[in-house]
Amino acid sequence: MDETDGGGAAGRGRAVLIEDGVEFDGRDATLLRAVHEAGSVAGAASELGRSRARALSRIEALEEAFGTLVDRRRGGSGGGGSRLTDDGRALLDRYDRLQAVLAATARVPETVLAGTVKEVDGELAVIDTAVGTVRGLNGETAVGDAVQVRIGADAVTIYERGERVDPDATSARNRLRGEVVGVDAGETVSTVRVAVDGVPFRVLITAESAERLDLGIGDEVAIRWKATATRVVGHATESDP
Amino acid sequence: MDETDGGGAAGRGRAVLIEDGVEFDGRDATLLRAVHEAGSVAGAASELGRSRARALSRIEALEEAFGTLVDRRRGGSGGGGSRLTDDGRALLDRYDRLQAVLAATARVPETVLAGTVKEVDGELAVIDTAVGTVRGLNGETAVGDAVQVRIGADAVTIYERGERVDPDATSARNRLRGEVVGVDAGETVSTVRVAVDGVPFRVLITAESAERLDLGIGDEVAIRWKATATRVVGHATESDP
DNA sequence: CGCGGTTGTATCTATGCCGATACAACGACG
DNA sequence: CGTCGTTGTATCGGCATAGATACAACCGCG
Repeated sequence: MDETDGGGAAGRGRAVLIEDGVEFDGRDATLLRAVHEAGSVAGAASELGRSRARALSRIEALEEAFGTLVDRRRGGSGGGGSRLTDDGRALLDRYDRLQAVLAATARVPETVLAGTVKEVDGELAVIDTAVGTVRGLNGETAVGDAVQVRIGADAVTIYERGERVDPDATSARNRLRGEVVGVDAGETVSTVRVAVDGVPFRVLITAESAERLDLGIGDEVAIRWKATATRVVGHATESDP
Repeated sequence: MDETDGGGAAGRGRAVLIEDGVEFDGRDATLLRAVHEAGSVAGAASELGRSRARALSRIEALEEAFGTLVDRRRGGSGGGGSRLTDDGRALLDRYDRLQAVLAATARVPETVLAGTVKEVDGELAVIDTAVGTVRGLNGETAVGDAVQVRIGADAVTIYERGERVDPDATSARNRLRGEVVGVDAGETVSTVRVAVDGVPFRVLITAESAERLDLGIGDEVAIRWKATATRVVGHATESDP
């Protein structure tokens, strides 16, 4: 249910912000969040079950690279305390955005095509696959290489045959015709499986699109996706056996 | 040049495959790749400057969770050797795909809107922002929360006013009108900055679309993006100061 | 003026991971 | 039948990180 595809293992993404070689990761994010909630580094450390001295030195190390993140003051009412600076909040917000997007990306089902590079034009590559030639963004592959073409299910649009194509369609898009072989209706999004020459494509559509298209198994449909949402990844095993 | 946006620090994503609590990360991927290239675990370890015994025990630990990954045999011509199994190659391929997609995602410029949650319907949320109400995928936020709305520049489509909208448009899309305030032409993709009520949106378009639209600063355009490509992320600082 | 809880700072210790090393088992090949 | 380079397996030591502890400095407040 929580699985993304037939890959078996669960795939995840972890966000990292890097500045001057210092990495701001999830552990740092929870630390800053705890400081914000507790109002002090000491309180945050004890809340997290971490060493206060370590937490403090970690914050100092981060600040050396990212600038002032925590406004710390000692003495005064309550003995002092610490609050996030505007920069600290901004950094934390940015981390949260990145982490949210990466987590969402890692969850997206994918369809994978095996192919060979036919042509490379800058970042764009043309790949020969079982369903014809497709275009995608290249990643360090050269003409003739055996590659895998990765298409995110959220980038694919499904439409019924005869339907007019949108005006911003460019030659950099991929189009194929196929047959619906499965519909997994969800609350807000549905996963549709479309077979193209026997190759199953996963397509993510919104509930509204699902209602509009009213897809059923056996329906003939066309699918379309942007080349920029297609990644060409070199095969792990190219050379000698 | 390599920067993604005004966030300052470089954002990255690291892929991880998880099974039974065991994490397959980039270090493991390079190990498997080296084993494939060297034809032996010993050769791979020395190539990477890592301990052979550690590499071996790491592979065993991985195999306990992911299944047989490396076909190891001792004795024989050359003293033996190791090769990746089909499962091993498949796992490595999957890791490479995920890493490629996450890296690409982390590079995408973003536009961020501050807003408050107006309505939540399942996974979809309606947010009040400076440019009006927008829809996006919710992530653990509730009505009334102060949130940040994150829109990936690659998900935004730009089109000239009066142009017909595509047929798969649903009410789950967001539309706005604005003015072009900057064009950063690239080789295969260009980054366009569109101001909507003074709020700058970053839009990524292909070179072909750039040519077709022939955008110049001051042009009045409309932008559109799918709600499913919009993430609603809770603000770090909601509660007391 | 002392109290209290926090920030600074230094140091010791535990822990876990990794490299290094050593040695046995293995089996095709000359 | 010995050689050779590999896979198994066990153990030791180093190193980096984090927790634990201790103590000084700070300062609003009662």
